[in-house]
Amino acid sequence: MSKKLDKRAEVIDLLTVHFLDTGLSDTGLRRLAEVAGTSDRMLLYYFENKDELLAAVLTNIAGGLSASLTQLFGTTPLSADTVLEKLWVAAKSDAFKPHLRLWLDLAAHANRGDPLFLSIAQQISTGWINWMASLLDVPEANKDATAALILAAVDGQLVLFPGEIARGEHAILQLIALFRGQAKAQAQSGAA
Amino acid sequence: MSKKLDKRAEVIDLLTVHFLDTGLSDTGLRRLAEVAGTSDRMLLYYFENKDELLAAVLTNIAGGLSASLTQLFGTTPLSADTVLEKLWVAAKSDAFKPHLRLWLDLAAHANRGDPLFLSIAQQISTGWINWMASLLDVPEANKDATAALILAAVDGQLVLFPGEIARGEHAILQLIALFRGQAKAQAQSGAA
DNA sequence: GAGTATTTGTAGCAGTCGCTACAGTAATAA
DNA sequence: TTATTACTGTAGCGACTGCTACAAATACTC
Repeated sequence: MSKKLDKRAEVIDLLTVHFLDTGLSDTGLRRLAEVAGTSDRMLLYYFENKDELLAAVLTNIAGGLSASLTQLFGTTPLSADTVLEKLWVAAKSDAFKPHLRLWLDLAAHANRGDPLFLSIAQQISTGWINWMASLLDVPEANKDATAALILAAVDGQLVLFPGEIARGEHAILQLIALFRGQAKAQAQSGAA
Repeated sequence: MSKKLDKRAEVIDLLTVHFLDTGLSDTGLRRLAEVAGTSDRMLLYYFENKDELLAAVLTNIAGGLSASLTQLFGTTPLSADTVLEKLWVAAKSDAFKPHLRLWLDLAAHANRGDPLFLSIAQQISTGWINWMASLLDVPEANKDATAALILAAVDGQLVLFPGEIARGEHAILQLIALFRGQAKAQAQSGAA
């Protein structure tokens, strides 16, 4: 029984890489088997069916995400404009682009009504939002909204400028400026 | 020859509705034929191949979009916060949700590298941005960036909250507040 | 009405899909 | 050693994919 589970875990890891590389297309069992160095027959031995396989791999990705985010951003609270600035740099990097692309893929499938992808997409979304909300140095009442705004602004660039997210630079800079303007105004009113 | 073209146009219209309803899944030729009240054989008579069919329908959707947008928003310039407010109401409405969903579908396919969807997605994106930029009552230098920010914020909610875009309300309200704060600050500095 | 061009149905190809029946080998327990 | 269990290869099913060969029907021109 243990060899089965070991192999299963190994397959999940191999496919995690593959999914981040290629998204949710290219998910035929025979192709996945090739990537994982096994046969379609064996994939269906390790997993109940294809849905369970997808769920396992995507959940693994979702789980690994917060770790790498925390590593990148640390845990000290940051202002909204700083968080957005750092996130934008990350979004443009080769390391994080795959995650964003996959998230977009998931969201598209979820919006289409697929229940499997819907629950996983929601899980990943709340993961991002909670992580960012906890990182933000803004009033408690605004944390979730600010986190959602920042994340939406960044993903939105991926939707607006497919394949060339960097073209969203102007829009992001504008939002950063808006955050700074707000912070300044609040500092003044606080001083008054 | 004319009957062929007439039928072709009719098919495009029927499939336009279908694509807005169901997105880019459910695009098998036999299924599309059923929806269009014909046969797969005939679809490939009206169109060169499936790609040309998809391109024709999606282009038709892209073309119809600006018309309905102009109808909804008029042509008098509006402030950024007003545009966002109106767009958000529209985004939550049943009439526009299909367009957003389809756009998300397209963007996901485009980000995956599919050249057909990439060019169409870019066409639709620039359509949205240009239309909104021309509508915005903001300094020329900021128009595109503001338009992209507004659009990204709205689509982003679709990505963040699949199937329940309304949950992005807080984030949108926050951005509206940021726009208003900026306008106020500029009015003050202008008066000084 | 003959002859040509346009339009349409039938049938099927070669490929993919998720999945399974069956048989065989390898490891483990008695 | 025997019996049970875990593992894995082969082969294929039935349903689907985009697409096409072929032939028949229909419409149009002369």
